[in-house]
Amino acid sequence: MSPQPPSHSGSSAAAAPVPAVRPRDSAATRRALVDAGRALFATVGYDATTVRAIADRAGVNQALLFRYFGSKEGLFAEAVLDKATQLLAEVPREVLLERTLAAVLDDEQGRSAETLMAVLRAAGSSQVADDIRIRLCEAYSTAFASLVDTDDPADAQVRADLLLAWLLGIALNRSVLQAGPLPDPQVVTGHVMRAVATLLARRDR
Amino acid sequence: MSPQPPSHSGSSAAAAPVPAVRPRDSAATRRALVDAGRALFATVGYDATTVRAIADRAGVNQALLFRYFGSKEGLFAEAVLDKATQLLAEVPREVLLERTLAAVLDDEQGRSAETLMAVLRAAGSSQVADDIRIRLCEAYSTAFASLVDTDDPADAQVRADLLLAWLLGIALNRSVLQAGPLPDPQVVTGHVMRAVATLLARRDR
DNA sequence: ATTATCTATAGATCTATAGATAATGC
DNA sequence: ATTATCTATAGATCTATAGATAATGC
Repeated sequence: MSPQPPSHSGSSAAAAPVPAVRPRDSAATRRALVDAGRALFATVGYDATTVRAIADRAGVNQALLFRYFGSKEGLFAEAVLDKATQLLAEVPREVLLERTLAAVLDDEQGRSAETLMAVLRAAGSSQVADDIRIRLCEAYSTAFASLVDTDDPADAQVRADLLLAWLLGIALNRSVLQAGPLPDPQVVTGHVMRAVATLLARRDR
Repeated sequence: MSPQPPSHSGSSAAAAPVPAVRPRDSAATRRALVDAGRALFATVGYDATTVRAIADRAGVNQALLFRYFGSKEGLFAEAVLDKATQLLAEVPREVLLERTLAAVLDDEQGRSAETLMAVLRAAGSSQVADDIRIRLCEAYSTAFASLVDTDDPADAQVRADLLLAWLLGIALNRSVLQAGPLPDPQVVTGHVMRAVATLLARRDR
């Protein structure tokens, strides 16, 4: 929560409510950088996120980012690579839509969909991010395609892409626009699920 | 590119194939900068678009951008301000959805939805862009809200925002992702219109 | 002795400006 | 004389690196 700027370090037994001296811990430093990076990439975008801002937010020296991740792109990849496909891997297809929607809507300050936003907002700014985004979208799209009630695989893909586009649009609208009070997630979910049922349903000919 | 009137200067035209002695024309220069800027803002985003890239694409000197628009933000505003609300002002509400969707889908290389993309992709990078985006989204959302069949204005707003989010998601998916062959616009339009009918329809209770 | 962390800075941008140059209008 | 255009560069970034410093483990 509150990183400690290493000011005057006197004797070891300083009576501070929070640890005054951060112990040397490369694993914790890596985690702090990854978490700070993901949050910033999601909220302000890849380009606008500076390595110095990431380090400041993580409460560590800026040079450590390069020591542990080699580059800004390297940190980005580590920050999103596993998390991005996590929901997809954990959740059965039947509930993937609800769960993804919940992640997008229910977040406190967008924490749940942070990784998704980070990936989306880095589009075109980083080759690594583009690769990740393409793979992620394809995986989601394929999963959604299996939910479409049609005999035409190409048509299933088109509709699945439209569903994915909707989720992305909702996520972007929430995290970037953020105008006015947020509507009730249950109401939103109800509307989306109802319309999506139509989108995925078998077409009468 | 603009056609070249043979202005035929008396300078020693030894062997240059296309010296292209552009006549002095501040209006044309402004237009070229605005068009080049809009295209780049839309395709690579606000941050990644450098003023030098804009000037190069416009075929003019980089200093002229600042002479005519004061700053990168100034050029951005001029490039999108009028165009952004154009469709909204010209088209009656009943066909706004179809027309916007057509603009997003039918574009050759995304020309029609270029302004929209430029505005969206500058989110968070420029205060001017943020203001424009918020106003534009509100205007669209209000227009769509009038299409919702409900007695609850708040509910109409929620559904209209969802519709707008969908359009934004589709536009982003097309312009940024651009993976694989593009599906038939008519098929896409059919699916979207069908699902949107459900989204906007009166709910049975 | 190892290695996590910090200092200082190189090198490459990018936006913006000042002032020179040259083509137009009068 | 006016002004469109160009040259050159200031000033402020930003990513990344080299090497110093200091806390750990043996």
